[in-house]
Amino acid sequence: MAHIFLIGQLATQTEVNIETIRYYEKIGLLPKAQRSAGGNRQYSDDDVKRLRFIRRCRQLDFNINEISALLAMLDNQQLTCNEIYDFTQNHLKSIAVKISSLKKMQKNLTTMAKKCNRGQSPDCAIIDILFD
Amino acid sequence: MAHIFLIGQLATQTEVNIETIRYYEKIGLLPKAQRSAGGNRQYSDDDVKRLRFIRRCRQLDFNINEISALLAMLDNQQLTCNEIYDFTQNHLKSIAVKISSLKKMQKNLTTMAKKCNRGQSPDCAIIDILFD
DNA sequence: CATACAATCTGTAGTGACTACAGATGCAAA
DNA sequence: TTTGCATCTGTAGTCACTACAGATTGTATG
Repeated sequence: MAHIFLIGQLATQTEVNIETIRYYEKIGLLPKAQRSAGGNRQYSDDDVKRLRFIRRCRQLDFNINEISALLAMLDNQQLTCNEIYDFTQNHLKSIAVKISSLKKMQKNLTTMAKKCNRGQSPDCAIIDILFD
Repeated sequence: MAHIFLIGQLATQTEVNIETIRYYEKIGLLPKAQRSAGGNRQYSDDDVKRLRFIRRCRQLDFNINEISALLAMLDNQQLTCNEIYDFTQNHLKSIAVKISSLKKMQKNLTTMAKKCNRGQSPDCAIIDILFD
């Protein structure tokens, strides 16, 4: 009793939009879909699972290459729990780097804004700092 | 005694690379440069200041449109300290949004990684969570 | 003055991860 | 049958650059 979904239904089920699904197929992240007699793409429950996996990885900021590598390892069953752990630890490091970079900006901007007197004049401490 | 710089010197002075300088000119963020008889771009101290301003804004994660707007206001002297303050406050909000989104990812990933037993088996709690 | 070599020039294409069309079909209900 | 939504392909646009290729300019040395 395998369900067959059209692309729109897959999009709804996974919350990935249609253009993105076709894009993923194009770049090889998703396998080429089965087609109806008329040429419409047809998807199975497995496709739903795979695409959900992809979407969750994207939400965790894994890039397409990383997800691609993960899926390949999964498909070949060439992966151990240990490797996945390292994978996520590395990713956590890169997230930490991004956060600290944004925090630095936040700190700098906040410091600058504190020097601003919020007046009606065109003289502004913020601009002065940016111009040096 | 105005100095005249070639693009390579401007690049060195501002730590913005040559291709980027030409790109900024192309999109109108920098005005069209003066040219030597042979066609090489020539820059002044003012250009150095302006480009440094741009670079600092980029480092603070302002996008090109925002910087463009800032520079236009500056050029027309149509800005008040108050407006600049609002500008930076808005920007601070968007940085805060990015940080909180990354922190959410960090939290989720960390929670997932804690469930991982780091074994040699292909069963992995992280993968299970991602697949649901 | 010739030549070698670095610096610069223009223009185009590639990056990542999509998004947004246009114009042509597919398919299902009234 | 016709209406009309869903889907199709293919291309171009987004953002902020980066990376060439192939031509020209400018400068230091013999």
